[in-house]
Amino acid sequence: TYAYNLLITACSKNGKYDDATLLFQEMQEEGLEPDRVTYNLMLSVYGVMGPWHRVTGLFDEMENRGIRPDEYTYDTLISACRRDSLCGEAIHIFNEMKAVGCKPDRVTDNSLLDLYGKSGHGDEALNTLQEMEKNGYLPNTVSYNTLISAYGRAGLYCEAIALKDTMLEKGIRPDVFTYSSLLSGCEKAGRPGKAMEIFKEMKDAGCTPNLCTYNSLIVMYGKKGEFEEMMKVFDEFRSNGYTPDIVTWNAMLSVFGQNGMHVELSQVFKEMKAAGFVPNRETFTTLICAYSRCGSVEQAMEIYSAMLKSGLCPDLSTYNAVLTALSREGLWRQAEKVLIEMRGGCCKPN
RNA sequence: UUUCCUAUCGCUGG
Repeated sequence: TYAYNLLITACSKNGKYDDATLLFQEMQEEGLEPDRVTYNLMLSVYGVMGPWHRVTGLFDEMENRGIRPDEYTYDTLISACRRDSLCGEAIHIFNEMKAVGCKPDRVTDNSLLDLYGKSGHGDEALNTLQEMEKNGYLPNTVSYNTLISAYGRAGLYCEAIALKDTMLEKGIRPDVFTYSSLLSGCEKAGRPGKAMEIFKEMKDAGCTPNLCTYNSLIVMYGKKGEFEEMMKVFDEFRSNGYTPDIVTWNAMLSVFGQNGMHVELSQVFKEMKAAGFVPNRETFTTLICAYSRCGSVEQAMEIYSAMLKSGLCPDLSTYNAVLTALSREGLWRQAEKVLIEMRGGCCKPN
């Protein structure tokens, strides 16, 4: 069991969730009993894979086997609520946690903080922060970064920067998460100049940029239409020993789509595949939208077919991208068919 | 420290 737990941990850390699930089955076929750690691991895996009922199903199974949940279990469950913004569920779990004698700690609070931030409940997030201070759990780097991310998402980049300054005042060192989050926040708010200031501050503070940081910069330059600068970033991080990841590729596809650069778009997609990357759901959605913006519904729909053939399930964004692509060309009848398809699937049109 | 929390990519208007 210990060995399997190690293997499942490795798969989970590398995003190989299907492999983790297979290992979980395999160990039981071999007659090994999953323990609390195994269940905690798998709850986390199901949490990112969804759907939610799979998570609760596993939790029930765990209790039926007489394995008592611990703090890790509850923290994992609360964290899993983020996927579908299940704030009510999270509160419920939080209460159960206390009722069975597990003590919520700073990780629990940070998980709640993130859930509220990501689901647009800024007021609740601030309440949680105050609760933390009242309960003697001082906010740490993760707490601040979580809030900075929430502000950035809400377009409140000034507040985000102010919070970073608060960190400095309190002697909490901003890290690469802090700066990357701020970069993206400024970019989303349409303040690339501010973003560059942050990037400079980051380097002056001796904080080393990583792939996430570079990906943010690529998006920023791409949206500004500064492709030479964008490619410079691309080359720079490669020479620093980083390899583009799927986010980098998706970002470049998105940028060329937004600028209607059909040739470059196809070229980058080719390079991405040549580099051995398998398109994920976001890649497909990006491509559908990108080809449509380049004026090629045909290619957009080919991509959609390829996605279905690959076994990936379209989500709301995918369907909306397809609907947009068809509508741009006035293909109403096809669009209506997709809308029906959507209702038949797991997606409610918004 | 075999398990929990934070950053980077996708859909809509003009």
